[in-house]
Amino acid sequence: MKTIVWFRKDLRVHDHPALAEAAAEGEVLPVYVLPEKETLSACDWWTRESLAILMDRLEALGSPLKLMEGDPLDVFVRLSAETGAEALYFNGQVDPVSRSEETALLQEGSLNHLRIRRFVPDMMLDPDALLTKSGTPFKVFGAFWKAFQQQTVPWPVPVPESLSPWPEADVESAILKDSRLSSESGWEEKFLRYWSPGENGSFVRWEAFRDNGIQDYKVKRDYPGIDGTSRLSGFLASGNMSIRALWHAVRRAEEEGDVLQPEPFLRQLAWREFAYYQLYHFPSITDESLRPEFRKFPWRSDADGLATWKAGRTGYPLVDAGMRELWETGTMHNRVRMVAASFLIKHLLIDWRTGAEYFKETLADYDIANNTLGWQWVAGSGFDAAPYFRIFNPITQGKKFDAAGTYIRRWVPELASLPDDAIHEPAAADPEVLEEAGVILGSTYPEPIVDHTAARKRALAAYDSIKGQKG
DNA sequence: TTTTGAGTTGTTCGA
DNA sequence: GTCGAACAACTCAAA
Repeated sequence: MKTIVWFRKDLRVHDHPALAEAAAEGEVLPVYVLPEKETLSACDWWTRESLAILMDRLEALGSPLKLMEGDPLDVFVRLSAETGAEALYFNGQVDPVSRSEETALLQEGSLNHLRIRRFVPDMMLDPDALLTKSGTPFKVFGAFWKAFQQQTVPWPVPVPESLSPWPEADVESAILKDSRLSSESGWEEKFLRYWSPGENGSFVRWEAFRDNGIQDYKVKRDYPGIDGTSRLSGFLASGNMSIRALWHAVRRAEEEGDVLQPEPFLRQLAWREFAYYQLYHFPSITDESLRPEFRKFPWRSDADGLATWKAGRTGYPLVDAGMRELWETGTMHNRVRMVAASFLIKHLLIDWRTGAEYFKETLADYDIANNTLGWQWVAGSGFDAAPYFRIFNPITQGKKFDAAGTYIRRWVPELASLPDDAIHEPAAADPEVLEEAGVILGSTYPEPIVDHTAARKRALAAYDSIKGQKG
């Protein structure tokens, strides 16, 4: 069998069901289809770095990756005719756009000569097999997690020992130059300092976390000034690492006695699974609030407020630190993501979709399922959401989770000289303290763009206004 | 059908 | 400074 293997958000060779099956059956032509777009988002940078590495890996295994550009359907119609391919294999994706691409491929008449197979997506369990006793999808995490734990996560499939191409597959006209990858997106200069994308980089990062971090994960993950998270999100989002492989790696480390407390981390992996599961069963969640009453929510339009939030100049140090970390590194610590998102939604009353859209462009670890669930959770518009009256106080959150101001000093250097007890609320600091630290409010660092207490009251009133409504 | 228990990550206020 | 209650009901899922 001569099989085209279509790579998407599964940029690896380990635990790649489509690749493993194609390799077992015969010759393989690995293909990646770049979309035609002018502006590259932060996660496009990660994708392109990963592709360069995947190319080397596939070449070493025997069949180099072909880079194509355009609409996948057109590409495969042309490519299969030129190369005489007999099959097209790929791992399924759960996001709605990718699923409609898959459906179009499966239905396209001119591809009828191809044997097209969709393999399992990057999930731990089959979302159709994990349902309530009445056969409906779980809507809340607690029940989902309970049912999840009764199941067994499948073992990863092995890396093919070698791949063989077929001669006609080497169609020069269909191949873009490798140089197409050397992106000048503007992101690389910053991001290369923080990340080593690619399959191998994911293993290196996992081992570091396993040996130093996962043990204290439960507590340390909440403190943005500490390196206490896995920092695996980008690798999982791009598919550099398989979620099933990671799950079993944690289990193996546990069995070998290297990890005594794996549950808190495994539970977070289950949250990722739950986000994919919800997106699979409720594809409209990327665009619509799940709770109908939110369609009447009195969102404000506030271009200045939005721009200030994006720029990290809200006058709330923890929020500003988070937004600047995002711009600089393409990620944001989870706790700070919640506070920054909450600030946009509740303090500024800006629609959660506006925030989600900005994260889509700027997150190197952008994952549509996780991002959607996170924003809906903070907004309170999801099935399993934060109560409306839970409005983060960015000052209190700073004092609680960044007491020594480590994180704020790193990302908001103009406040670095302030003492710990002033750094979370410069606007309330003694003028002498400010002067000594070289801080001039409204000049070197902004005054708060909204008053917390007033904004809190306004948010509670807005939420009160949709209570009990049906949408 | 009805009942029951539970629900990722908080804040504020008053004793 | 510490601690418990109030904040609000509603939905989900299983018994």
